[in-house]
Amino acid sequence: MKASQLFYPTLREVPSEAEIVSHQLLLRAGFIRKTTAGVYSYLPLAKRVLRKIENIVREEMDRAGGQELMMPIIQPQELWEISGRWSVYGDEMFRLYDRHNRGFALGPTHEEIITALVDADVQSYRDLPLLLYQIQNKYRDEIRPRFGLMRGREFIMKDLYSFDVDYEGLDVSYKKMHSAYQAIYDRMNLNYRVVEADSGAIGGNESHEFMVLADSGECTVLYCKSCDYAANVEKAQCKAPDEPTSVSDWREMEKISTPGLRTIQDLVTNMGIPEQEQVKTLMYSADEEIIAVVLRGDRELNEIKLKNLLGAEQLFMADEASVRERCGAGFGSLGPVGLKLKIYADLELTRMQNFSCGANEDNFHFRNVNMGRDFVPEAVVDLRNAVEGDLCPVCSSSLQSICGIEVGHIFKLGTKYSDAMGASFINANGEEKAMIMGCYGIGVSRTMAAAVEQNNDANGIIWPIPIAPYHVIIIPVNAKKEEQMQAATAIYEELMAEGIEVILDDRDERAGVKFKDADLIGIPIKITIGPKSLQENQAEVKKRWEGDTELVPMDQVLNTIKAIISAGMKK
RNA sequence: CGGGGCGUGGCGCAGCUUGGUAGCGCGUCUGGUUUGGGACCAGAAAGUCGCAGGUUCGAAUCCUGUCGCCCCGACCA
Repeated sequence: MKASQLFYPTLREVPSEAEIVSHQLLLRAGFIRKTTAGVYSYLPLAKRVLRKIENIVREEMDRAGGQELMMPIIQPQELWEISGRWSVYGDEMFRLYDRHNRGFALGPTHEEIITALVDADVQSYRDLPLLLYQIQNKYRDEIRPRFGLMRGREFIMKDLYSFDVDYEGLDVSYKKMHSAYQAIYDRMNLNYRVVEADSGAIGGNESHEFMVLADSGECTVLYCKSCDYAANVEKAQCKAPDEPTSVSDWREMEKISTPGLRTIQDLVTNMGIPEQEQVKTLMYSADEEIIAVVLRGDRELNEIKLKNLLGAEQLFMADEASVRERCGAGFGSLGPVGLKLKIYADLELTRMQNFSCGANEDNFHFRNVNMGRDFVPEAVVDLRNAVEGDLCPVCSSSLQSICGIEVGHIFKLGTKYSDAMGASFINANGEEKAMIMGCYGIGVSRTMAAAVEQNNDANGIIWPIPIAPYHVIIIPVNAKKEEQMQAATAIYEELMAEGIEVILDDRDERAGVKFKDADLIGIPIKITIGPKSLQENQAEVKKRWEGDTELVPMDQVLNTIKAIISAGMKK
């Protein structure tokens, strides 16, 4: 491709709408342009990167036994009513109506379609397992689209669905996908981690996320340096303390006057009670029932853990009026002592003694409270968010925390959709059984952004070779000098003949402009043809990710480039 | 949806407080001189000041409404 003909409008200045580096660089380097919030056009360079990512994904899906198909983006309301999600999915689903006023969704995901499809045409265990996937645009009317490609309302996703005869089969499919995903991110040379995740409302008991590590990541990952435990915050377990308190140290509970003091911080400042010696009490409404949760003053409640524990459909913080009605005090003076509600205590309370908490009477607190004596919880379980420094639940060494971008997520669905849509088969014994499903997603467009987020410097993008839009850019220092253009064109043609993807920057620009653009768009290998080296019949070869320039005799350029590319493909 | 900010040539911004006929840098086009890390000179094109009302002799500027965009919170690939 000749740069003079390539559509890549680069920007010298950072568009004001872009906050994070991948968004800024993709915009500046002429990869993407915004159409409306969360909706982007992919320009030619981006399209090439996407195609490379897609092809890697496709190859690994096929290798794992997947079969590619393509399902509709427009999905009829009736299908979503069968699964119950037409009413449940909420505002995140784009809905539209045809001329007969029939409802449709722009597909946010494809469980309904694929399950109906498989239901209609698969009847026998002989046809299973089945792994079907597609790579296609997805539509989700996100509350807040953000960070360019990171969280779009229209985005490209690979989604694969597995159908098995039993849970052992699902385990096999799941493992295949797990290792296929590792192969995919390995091949793209991305620095990532596989992390245990919560499978959430979807059900199923196992779920993993694939996180590309980057500071701008929205998800916090806790991982262990000593073993391979890694989990996202929602999922990360907190280890039970091994030294419970001893009853002999318990002091007598006393009520103290704390006028106007409502927050944990108030008690720290005014009463000198450290956060770690306080217990906070949160009131939740779980499917209409008000319950209390107690945890150490400086900890965050993990609502997902609570929700999973209670098996509640709906969980939200209780409003102050109904709390006052039940407890006789407002927020800020709540405590577990004497409370006539179910109390769920965080595990950590087992090693807290003589702590302080609200007295369920405005302007009063208790001190020297002890669990077991002064109140008895319904259950003592892990309910808080894990933090850096917590003990690894597997090997007990200290956990580290890091930010990651979720680029892949796999989970076991079980029979949620096959039950709802009636997707069953006849097994070898002639019995009708529900198919056991799994689903496996990769955010293709998000992966492109994540790759930039992880591979850039002050001058621009540094594409990993396996997903670079072009491998090589050739820059004749002065396009008007015929001998330079001739030498550059000769190499250009030689490389192209070998299937190497190359840009010839034939523009009549000053060298500096061409160098800047080449760096900005992140082409991994740059070949400069200038008067100095040309005299010696040499070309200058520079890797985007290294500082040094290598002088290579003209007849060795092809081999040198081939060697760099093949090394870069495996790194 | 709650909170904060912003809409002025393609991009980045100034002008708004104190109404008076729209300006700067970059980019673009033409000509010339240049040519190893975003050149220089000369000339040119390009703006319904987001939109709709209102106040006023007069509105980018003041008022009201509305739309859009960005950032912070609960979701997710």
